[in-house]
Amino acid sequence: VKTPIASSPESSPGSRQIQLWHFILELLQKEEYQGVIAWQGDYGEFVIKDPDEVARLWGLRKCKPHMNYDKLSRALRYYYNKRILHKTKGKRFTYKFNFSKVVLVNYPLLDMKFICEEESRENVTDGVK
DNA sequence: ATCGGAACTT
DNA sequence: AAGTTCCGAT
Repeated sequence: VKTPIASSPESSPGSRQIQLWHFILELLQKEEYQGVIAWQGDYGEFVIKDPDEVARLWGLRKCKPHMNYDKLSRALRYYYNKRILHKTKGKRFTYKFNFSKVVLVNYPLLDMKFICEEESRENVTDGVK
């Protein structure tokens, strides 16, 4: 029996493309970026101190050289309905993670990693099986 | 600055 | 599905 462990880089369900909120948490986790983005205020709340730089770094990661905060923030806004993030109104460049919807798990690469709870709105017709 | 529709990409 | 690009409205 063949064990399909070997090659599963970007296409397999387990290891897909980097999500923006993963990337945000990645920066948040590193102290060297505290001048750029950092936790601030309530639990799960963070402020983007240098929007242009965060956008530049995100663009680097996704190979999107024309990335800017206008576009990045649009992506963040899509998280509102997904209940991953929401805006802290009144506070400039400040957002807050919805940890009610975001589950904490251990992860080998990071101290902590957050995975999104499966929405499971998917119709499991299972044409494959 | 922030929001969200719309068309488009992967 | 998860953004990216563009943009008019607030």
